[in-house]
Amino acid sequence: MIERRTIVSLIESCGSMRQLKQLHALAVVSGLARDVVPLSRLVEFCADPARGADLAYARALLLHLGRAPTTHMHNSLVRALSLGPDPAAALSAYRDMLRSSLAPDHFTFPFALKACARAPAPAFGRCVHARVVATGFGADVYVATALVHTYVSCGDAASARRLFDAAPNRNVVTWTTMIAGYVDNGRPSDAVSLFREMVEAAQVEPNEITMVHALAACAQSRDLDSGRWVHDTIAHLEFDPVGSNVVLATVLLDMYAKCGNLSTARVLFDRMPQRNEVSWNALIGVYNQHGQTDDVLRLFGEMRSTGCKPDNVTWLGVLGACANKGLMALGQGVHAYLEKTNSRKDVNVCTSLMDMYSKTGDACSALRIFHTLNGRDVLAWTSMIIGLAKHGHGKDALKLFKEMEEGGVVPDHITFIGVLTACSHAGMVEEGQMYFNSMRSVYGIKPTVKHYGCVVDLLSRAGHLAEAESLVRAMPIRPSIMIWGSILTGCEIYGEVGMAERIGQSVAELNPQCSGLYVLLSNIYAGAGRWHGVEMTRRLMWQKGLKKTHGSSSTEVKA
DNA sequence: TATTTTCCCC
Repeated sequence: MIERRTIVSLIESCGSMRQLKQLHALAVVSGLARDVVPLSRLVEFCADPARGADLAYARALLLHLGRAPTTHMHNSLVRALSLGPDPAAALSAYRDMLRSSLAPDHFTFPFALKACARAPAPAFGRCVHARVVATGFGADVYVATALVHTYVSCGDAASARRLFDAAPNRNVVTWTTMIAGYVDNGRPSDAVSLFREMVEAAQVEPNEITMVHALAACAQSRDLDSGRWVHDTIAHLEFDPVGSNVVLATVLLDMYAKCGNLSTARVLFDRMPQRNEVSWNALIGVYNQHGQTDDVLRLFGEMRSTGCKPDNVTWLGVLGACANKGLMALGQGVHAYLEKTNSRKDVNVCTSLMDMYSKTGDACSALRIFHTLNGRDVLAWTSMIIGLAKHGHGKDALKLFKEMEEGGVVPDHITFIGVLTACSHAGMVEEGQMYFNSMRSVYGIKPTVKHYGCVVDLLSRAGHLAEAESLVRAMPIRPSIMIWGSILTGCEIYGEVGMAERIGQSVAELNPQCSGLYVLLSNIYAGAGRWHGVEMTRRLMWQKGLKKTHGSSSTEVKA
């Protein structure tokens, strides 16, 4: 006969369903088949996809026990399913449990709520919530925390906060969950306030995970003052954030970098006793955002020489640098390397490759990758739409946009930049205006100054200059200098010197240091043979000490 | 209960 403790540990270290069935048989002959603990372990194993899940077997175990299944066993099933690839299955197991008139306990609810959080369906969350209220388990700190987590996962930070405030018992995890919830829902200043309250008023000591989220909040809101304060607070807890915890050090350096303090970020990075690929990626991302491509590539080289293996995010950074600096040869090299090593194609990496090819002038290669891509997301479609639009294939870009919609992928505000650019480059005025209007009416996307810029560009290129001007005057956002530039360029093309003069002068008054404006005006005068105007503009520039800025291009040319 | 992440008018 075998002991209960032995069979439990055998099940826990079991490697396959086949072995598990043997262990089940062993449990039966040992008279342990009705024992709650080994049975729960059996159920957990069957429901765990990482170990070759067999849910049918798990359910069969519960049905044919020869004894009534206990709450504990059902909990095991709910928990295992809540962690698997189909969390919704945990909810049906939870419902089975209620139907079999077993009483849920303080373990059941956190498992069921975990499933609700992973498969965000507010209706399910509210159902479980109602049952928690009815059974009085809301006083349990694990249940209360799981409820908060469920609501933030469903995007309802306000309800989460009400539950948080009403919870009779809160621990550091409850606080952390609420703080992280604010960050995930794009409310970083609420996250920082709550962290402040936690430290100053509630005097609950934050742990390392709380600190990570508090710093992430400061990074998200680019709030350096709060970031320094959080850093200070951490330091006062007799704790070395840089030396002892890679994750915390990484998010700390990322916070400084995102808040514009690149040098502190670098110092922290250099002081880290160990770094993982995420730390390298964070710094690479920072240099990319600052356009410091050389540093990106140097860092990438250092990363490899220290033996840290690049992951997909690393490749996004390197390819982004190639795209922005026109480094096609390097980009191709990365592509060749990825073809050899990364057999499974990551949609993000492919999008980055497409973008690199588009920006270095090879639209064909971009298209080739796009066509072989499975599971295209909005970024992949958008990247290709913009790529085509910029290469003068406006009609194809719009065709792609329609295809994307038919495929059920929802466009975002950047997709519309591509769509409007396509219309602009193809001279499709009416379509462009139609798409612009549909942004708000159909998709609920508020146009930004960039979208207005596209439409003004579209109207100006097509010679609808008066319409372009009235659109700019009616804009709810302050027009950028670039927008006026579009109109002036239109004036240049269509010889509207009078209009250019009127607009140019009023814009120059507001932006006296913008040299491009004077150059544009001077060109317009020259085009119309108004040499006096040219002379006047040049003199004006000279008086203001402005220099013509020279254009630069950074596309690599094959030797 | 944890960190990085690609699409943006010229």
